Amino acid sequence: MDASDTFRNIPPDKQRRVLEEASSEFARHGFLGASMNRLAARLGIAKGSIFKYFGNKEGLFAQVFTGSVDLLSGSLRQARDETAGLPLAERLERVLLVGAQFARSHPNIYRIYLKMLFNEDFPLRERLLAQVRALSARFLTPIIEQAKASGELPQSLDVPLAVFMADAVLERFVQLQAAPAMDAGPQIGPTFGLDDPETSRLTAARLARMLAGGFTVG
Amino acid sequence: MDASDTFRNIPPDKQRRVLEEASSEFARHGFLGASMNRLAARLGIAKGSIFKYFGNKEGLFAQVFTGSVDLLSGSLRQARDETAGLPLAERLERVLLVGAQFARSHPNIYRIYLKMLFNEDFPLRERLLAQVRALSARFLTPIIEQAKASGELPQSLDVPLAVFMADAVLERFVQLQAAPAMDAGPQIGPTFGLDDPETSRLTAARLARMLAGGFTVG
DNA sequence: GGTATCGGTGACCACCTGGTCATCATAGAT
DNA sequence: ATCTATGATGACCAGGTGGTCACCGATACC
Repeated sequence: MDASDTFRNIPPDKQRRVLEEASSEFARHGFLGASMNRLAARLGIAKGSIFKYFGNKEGLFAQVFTGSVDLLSGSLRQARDETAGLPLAERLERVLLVGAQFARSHPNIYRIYLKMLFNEDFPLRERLLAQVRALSARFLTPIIEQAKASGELPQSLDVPLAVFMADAVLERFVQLQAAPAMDAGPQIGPTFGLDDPETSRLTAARLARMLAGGFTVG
Repeated sequence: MDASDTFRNIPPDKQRRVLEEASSEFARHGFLGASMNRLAARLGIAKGSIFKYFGNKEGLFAQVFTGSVDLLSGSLRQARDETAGLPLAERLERVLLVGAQFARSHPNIYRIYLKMLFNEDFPLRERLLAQVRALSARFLTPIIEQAKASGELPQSLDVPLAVFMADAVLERFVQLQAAPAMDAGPQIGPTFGLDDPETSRLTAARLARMLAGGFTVG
């Protein structure tokens, strides 16, 4: 019998609990620092069971991360499609909020993503990061290009450079929103609406406007 | 006799070699993953010697990182003071280039910084990150404020928000420049002048202009 | 020559790691 | 009642970890 079959056969409740606790362990300690012994102890099951389910540590990690990218992708697609035709600033604002929302509702996955970003010893790192990076490009590019086509942005605009800049601000904004939950350390400047959805919306709106129009429209 | 005295007494060449190899070890594997055994082997000295010098792993790490922040601080201060009075875009460009330059000439320190960013198990993490974050705020804020005072930027500009945005783009730009050396994985969009100083300058200039004027001046 | 002081050494320690596997408990089929 | 299949277990393994310390060789002082 296949190892993964065993995991699929156990009660769904237990499946969820295992994956949840595992993602928490990886989020807290990274791949290297995560301990299978500690995880088994916290779950109250034998270590051998976990290895029966996933083969090895890497298999468990893959299982934890799989599917999460699709989830984010769905939210972004929805934001892009629902705002088609709206002004650039409003569309960017939506993307900012979707990103922040994802980080807040999947804090463990987001923390793992952040750790993976600059830590080479995660398995599947290149493939997973490529997927996420592709998301940014795939959803920001059409938004910028539509604004260019509609005349809202000049024809001379360098689209890849603009996408790069928007992506930089997006990632940083999301980090900031998720900061308290993930203990990301001290951040620059004042707190731009942490935990407060209303202030978060306002900050996103102002950032989006500033992105579209530059500092001159601050 | 104090442990650190022992280190100060050995030949300077050896001191430098030890610190250099240690920073490489931390850069490659992070704090947790760095191995004192491996380091001793690569240096060709006994493990006991390293512990005599620095007490423990944490002491070694502190010694490696100390002083590097001052170095970056000096370069930034120079950039800020030398460009006083110049247009905003030119000043931002200089800051971008200084950051990229630092990451390129101190790749190990920069890699350690990146790993520390989202990895909670680094010693002294909060203090060190706070120092770096303070640098951004300390040098970007006066630049923006001067542009506001000189009328180049409107009085309505939200300075902290503008600093936040500039910092986001700055950090991302530096990451991109240092990417190949540090194996940061796939990046968004095309390569904006990696390794090529001339293209790097050009990208910095365009990014700075785009920051100051927004997408409309692409 | 004797001795104290220094840097340098590596065997050794307790502890933890990911991973294995013989063994057990149980439930369903015959 | 017996056999089989499946999930669960935890003692056990080899190997690596950060850290220690009794000892060594050399140099300098008396």
